[in-house]
Amino acid sequence: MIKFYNTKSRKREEFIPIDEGKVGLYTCGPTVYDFAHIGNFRAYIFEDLLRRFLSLSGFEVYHIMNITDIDDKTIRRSIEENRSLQDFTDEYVKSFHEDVETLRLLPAHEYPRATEFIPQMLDMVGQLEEKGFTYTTQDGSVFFKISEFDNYGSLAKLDPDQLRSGERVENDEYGKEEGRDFALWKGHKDSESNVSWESPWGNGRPGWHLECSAMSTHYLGNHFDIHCGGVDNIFPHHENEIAQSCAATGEEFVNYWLHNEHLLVESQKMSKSEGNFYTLRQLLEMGYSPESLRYTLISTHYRQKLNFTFDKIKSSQKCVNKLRELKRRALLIDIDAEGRDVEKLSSDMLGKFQEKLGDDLNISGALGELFVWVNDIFSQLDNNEVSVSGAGSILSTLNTVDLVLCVINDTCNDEPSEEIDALIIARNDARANRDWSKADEIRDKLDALGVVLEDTQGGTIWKRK
RNA sequence: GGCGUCGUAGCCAAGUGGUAAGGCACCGGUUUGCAAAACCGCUAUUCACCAGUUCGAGUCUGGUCGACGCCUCCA
Repeated sequence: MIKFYNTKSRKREEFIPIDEGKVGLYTCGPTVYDFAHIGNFRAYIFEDLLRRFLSLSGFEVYHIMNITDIDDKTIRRSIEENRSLQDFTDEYVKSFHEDVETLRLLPAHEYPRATEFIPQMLDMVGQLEEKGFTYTTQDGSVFFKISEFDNYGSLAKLDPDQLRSGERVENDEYGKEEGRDFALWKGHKDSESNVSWESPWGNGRPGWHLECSAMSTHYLGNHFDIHCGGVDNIFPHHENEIAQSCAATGEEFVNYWLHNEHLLVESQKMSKSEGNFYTLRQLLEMGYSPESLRYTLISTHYRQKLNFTFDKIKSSQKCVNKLRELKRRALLIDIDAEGRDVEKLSSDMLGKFQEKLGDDLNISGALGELFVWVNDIFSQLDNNEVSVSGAGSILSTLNTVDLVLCVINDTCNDEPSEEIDALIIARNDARANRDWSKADEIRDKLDALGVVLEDTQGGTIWKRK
């Protein structure tokens, strides 16, 4: 049985898809006004884990991730840089896809961009207007009137009457009737340059919430299985999506809402003013490997705040190295030996591994099971108790685990380096001549480059620290 | 004011009534030219604190203290 914690009910619920064997998954993607930061990727990695686990469990997943290429920030920055909105956002869409590849996230099946869905959004505004959920203001904006929608606040567990008009409310910016109403369509403002589309309500541009309703239903139908995002999206974004979608279609919208907690950097909230704001690119430049970052982000339960520290990245690299070392050792087995039944140990472990993940993606529990097995196997390897077929079983087990973790196998391996190879050869020459001080000198040099050596029977290999 | 989350070893962390998984780090041993990696062994009488329920509580109930999030466009 697979269970997920559903924000809608605040409980773990058994997962039952609408169509047996298939899952419609919508995840809130990036707003492309800058490089994505490590906190953004926490969300995308959680979604990647979810998707990979569902696939491993035999579901056929159809995954849509939106790209917000029109909002206050994209408009403002493109104007600042004196570029067209499209030209400006294209750059960050491209970098986003590069980052997705670096972190080995499974690409979504579609990445719809808000600006490509203006007609569908306007259709939805039309439906809402027809049903009496909207009003227009003098500047040509269209608002959703939440007092017309009975269940408003059901996801965030907020009572609309209790909502405080906080400091963040720009109350009369668009002349709305009540502070809590939200914009479906925003009338054109001069400050937004030529960013504007025609509509039955005059020129303007879509409100933020509308794109996700329009694009998710376009690809997944009015009623689909899972919608994910960061906890900050629960309110107002997802609450508003529910209101719009259910009001427009008259149907149920999403069955399971899954939200990930935020990431802290060295126990502090990540912010530019604190100077602890890291993009993936910056961390790679600092010398951290993609797999260590992936492991760091994936190995803490998604509903737990993740305290992102450099110690944790180093610890993650060690864990990854250990798994890779096990694979390397298994590949070296070429003689038959009598030992305990690796096959059974492995299949038992995989069973528990999947069972833990099926419990609301309990990754810590799953990794616990994995490492109990890893230790057991290492011990058998050291005692020469693993046969050729046992080794095969170890390798296939690691491959299965890596379908989810995606940190062991090749594509994100360290790039070959002629410099490193040359130094290793020089050191081995020195060792052959029993010139230990020279050999150690070269090893120290490599250490300074973040490279650790291991002299094995099969030759010298290297890893990242 | 409203809604909600969390507090388990030096650090990370599993554990939804039965006597504390796992990872990193540390220490001792095997191994190694020395290392590294791996192995063997050691590392929480205790789960923020207090009270209660129970044969039995990290797990349930009440309270206290502490950290944090959301309450209109931030993953």
